[in-house]
Amino acid sequence: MKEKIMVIDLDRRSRLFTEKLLKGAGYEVVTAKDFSSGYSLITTAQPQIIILDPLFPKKEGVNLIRALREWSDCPIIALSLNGTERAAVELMDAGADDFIRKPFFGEELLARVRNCIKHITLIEAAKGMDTEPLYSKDGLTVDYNGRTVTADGENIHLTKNEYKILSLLCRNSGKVLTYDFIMKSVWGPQTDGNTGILRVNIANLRKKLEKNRNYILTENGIGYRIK
Amino acid sequence: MKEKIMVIDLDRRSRLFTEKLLKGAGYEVVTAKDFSSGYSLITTAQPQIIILDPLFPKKEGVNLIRALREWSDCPIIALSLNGTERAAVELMDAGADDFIRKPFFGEELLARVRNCIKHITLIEAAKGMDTEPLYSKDGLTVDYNGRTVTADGENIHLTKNEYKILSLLCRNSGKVLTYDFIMKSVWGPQTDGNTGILRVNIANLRKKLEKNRNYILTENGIGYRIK
DNA sequence: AAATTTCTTGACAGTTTCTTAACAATGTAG
DNA sequence: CTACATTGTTAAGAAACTGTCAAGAAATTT
Repeated sequence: MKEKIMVIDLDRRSRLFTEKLLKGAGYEVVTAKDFSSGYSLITTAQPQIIILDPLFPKKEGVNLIRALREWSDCPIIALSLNGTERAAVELMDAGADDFIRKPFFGEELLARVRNCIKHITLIEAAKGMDTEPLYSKDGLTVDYNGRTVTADGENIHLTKNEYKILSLLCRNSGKVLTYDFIMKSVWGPQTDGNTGILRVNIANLRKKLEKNRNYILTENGIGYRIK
Repeated sequence: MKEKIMVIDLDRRSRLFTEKLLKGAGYEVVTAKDFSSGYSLITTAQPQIIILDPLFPKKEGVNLIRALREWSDCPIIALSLNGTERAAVELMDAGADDFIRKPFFGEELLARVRNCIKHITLIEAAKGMDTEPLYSKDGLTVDYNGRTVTADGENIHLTKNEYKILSLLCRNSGKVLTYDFIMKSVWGPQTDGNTGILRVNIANLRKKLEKNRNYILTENGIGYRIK
């Protein structure tokens, strides 16, 4: 029930402190020791909030934020030992949602995390998203909570990636999702333009769920969408 | 066009500094010298953002935030000279969206204001998501979000370029778009003056959507427009 | 460690879309 | 009305894209 928070911090002591603090407050915590592993972990772990020490003066942290913002709105709280004004401005303009100077007090970080969650909740409420943990139409059912899929009553077993793709399509039912968007959501942002693997996954999905109907439609040159 | 920001600060020098800073950045600023006048001014001035120095250790500022939160989600940025951890936590839990310690640097405040605006915009966008991006007239419907087109209820399949042209026309409904403009928008800026391909695409579009009506009109010698 | 499942890649065939060109139809000016 | 320019239509080859299969790599389970 509690939110999942990802902590990316190269300094071991600081990372452990943050992790312990958050866990103490009941959050689920995922940690990463460096930017590249953290970046790819975002896709698989799907955290609700990211806490990041961008480690100035190197620009890696800022670049990470910029890259992430290309495809995700996940809130980012930036920490920084080197708490200059420039750092704060640069990070927030890159897309960070908040900025805290190290050394910080635990309670303040927690308060800012609560703040973030409040914002997320507001946005979700505005979207009207919080009502439906289920997609169901034309005999195809996707239960996002149970992670189960049925077609015409039959239970269908899907692999991790197949399920990610299908649930993504169903959550945006009717909309066309571009190849690029799907690729970045499923395989992470550092994918090249090669859609081969996506094509294979779509083929497998169709083989598994389409006995007679066509659930997944192709928009040539653009992407896929669900009917 | 620029946002209206309300500054509530009992210290004259600090208030003037903040006001000047915000005005310099192009915002409209309303100021208040005390809490009660500030509170009542919120209703009349209707600012998009409130910047507040709650003046610890008195609780008036916290009370103001709590009272405001009963009926408004207007973002509040709290400043504080007395920047203890407790103060920050108390203010944010009362409903403040951000907290900055005095003395602060101007640029950081501005960055945080920009952040606030980004959040507001996100929420507004989420609210108006399902209704907004749609062209619909005389039986022709273009859903820019879902990238779908219907004519007289029927779903119409369009190719990439056909869709680009149609949505371009619909987004500029009524206006005449010149051949040159359409060509450059769809095929990029370095196109020669050969409109052959555009003519073919328009013909295909008409074949697909015009059973009886004429949606796409030709302005001889100029370009096309949608009725 | 072996077996099973899942992921990834590359090749290739089939399909869709793009582009060109020729010609027909329409509009315009003298 | 004729001649010319502009626009619409059609068809066919070229190019790009998508679906499918199979084989090996990687991950997971037994």
